[in-house]
Amino acid sequence: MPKAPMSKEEIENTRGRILDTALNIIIEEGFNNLSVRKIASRLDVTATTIYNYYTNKDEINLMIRIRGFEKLYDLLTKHSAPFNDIEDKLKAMVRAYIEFGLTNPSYYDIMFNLHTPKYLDYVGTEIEPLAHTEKQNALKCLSLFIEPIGAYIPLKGKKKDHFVLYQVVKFWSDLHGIITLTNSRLFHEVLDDVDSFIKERSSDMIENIIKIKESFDDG
Amino acid sequence: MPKAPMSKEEIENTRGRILDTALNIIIEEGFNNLSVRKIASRLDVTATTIYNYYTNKDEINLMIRIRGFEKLYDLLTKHSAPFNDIEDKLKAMVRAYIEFGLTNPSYYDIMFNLHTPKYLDYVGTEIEPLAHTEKQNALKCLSLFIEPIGAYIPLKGKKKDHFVLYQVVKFWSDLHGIITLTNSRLFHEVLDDVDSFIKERSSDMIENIIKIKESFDDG
DNA sequence: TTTTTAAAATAACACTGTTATCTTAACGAC
DNA sequence: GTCGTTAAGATAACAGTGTTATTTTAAAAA
Repeated sequence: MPKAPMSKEEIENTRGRILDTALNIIIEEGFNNLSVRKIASRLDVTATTIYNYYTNKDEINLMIRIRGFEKLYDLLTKHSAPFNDIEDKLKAMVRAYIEFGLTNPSYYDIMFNLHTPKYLDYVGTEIEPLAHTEKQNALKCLSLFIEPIGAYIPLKGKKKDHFVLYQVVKFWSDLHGIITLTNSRLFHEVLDDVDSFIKERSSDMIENIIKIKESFDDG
Repeated sequence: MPKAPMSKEEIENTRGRILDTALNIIIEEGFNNLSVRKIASRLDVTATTIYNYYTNKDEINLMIRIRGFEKLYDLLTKHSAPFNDIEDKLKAMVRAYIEFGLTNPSYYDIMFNLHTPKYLDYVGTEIEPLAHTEKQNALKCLSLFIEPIGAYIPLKGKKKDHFVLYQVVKFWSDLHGIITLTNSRLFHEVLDDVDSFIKERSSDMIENIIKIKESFDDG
């Protein structure tokens, strides 16, 4: 009789260890220095063994992105949960998003910045389902912004949907600009005090949406 | 007597042809598919020949960035020059910056988005002078925004300098967010009409600074 | 011990940037 | 025409990359 195959648990364990190792390499040496052989070497196996657990490097990248969005989701909810006031909630989420981007630059890059394939690029491939999961996780994070802003803005119907989406994407875009220019250290080539700028800019963002809400209240 | 060396003109010619080829490859196949061997192959020489004209691939990347900043500078000045009104000038520059980022995604990436080495990383190396040139070209583009905004905001002294720099970096950061999320196609995963969003967001940016100016005028 | 088979390893392919070494070719002097 | 000199380019190699076809290893039961 043949050798018994690994249990699903054991396989998941090994897959997890591969992912952890990949993440450590990315954090220690940067995304550009991640290689399949390096992962394998740290686990004391050969590179080909990795391919028994992941179909290719893209799948590893996708898994890292999925983890990243889970991490971001948790951070956003944890930071905003203690507050009831919508303005406080939004402030907390802005802080949380920036904190995530600045303290996890490797995650942020692979999630939002690197020109990795997008969901549509995986349609019809072996890892399309995984790419779908990743996109859903990303959209869950976006919906965390849509909800409070939707409750905040006193509009109704189609006009409201458009307006809320616009405000959410604006938030996202502004935060993205801040994070990527900080992480790329381009801000540091121009600003003496990057931290102060980020604080000032975040306050501005909140003030801005408060003013918009007030203008609606006034009519 | 030895063979006569190439004239400076001939060398510059070859360097130029190498750079053009590199750019064509980047535009046709993306930055990730640029390789020294590919440049050489298109020029019907071997890869080592390239190293007679550039010390390494980093130097080629730096040259591309320098060209990119020249291109951006020209575009910004050309678009804003026809206008005398500062608000019109700013509008034109915002449009020009976005146009540059969206129609030259390869340039934009290598200038602002990829984690390529920065000036400080080249200090003490063979190509430090080139890196210095690149930084100067970049700062020239920034100063194109500082000038009109400085003339626009009725403040004086240190307070003014800080305020103007803040507004300029805010403009840059906001535009950067828009461009990178468009080029990475992440906007397309969330928005039905990306173009409309960009138009709406750019108008917002201009309206915002107009309001700020008005609040200064009112006192 | 033999058979079956899952898991891992070997060897290879086609790439990458880069360097030490070698060849080619142009030139003026003899 | 041959010589040394030297610049430009080519060859071959090194260490690295993702990936795959093939082979080995090892476990488990008959």
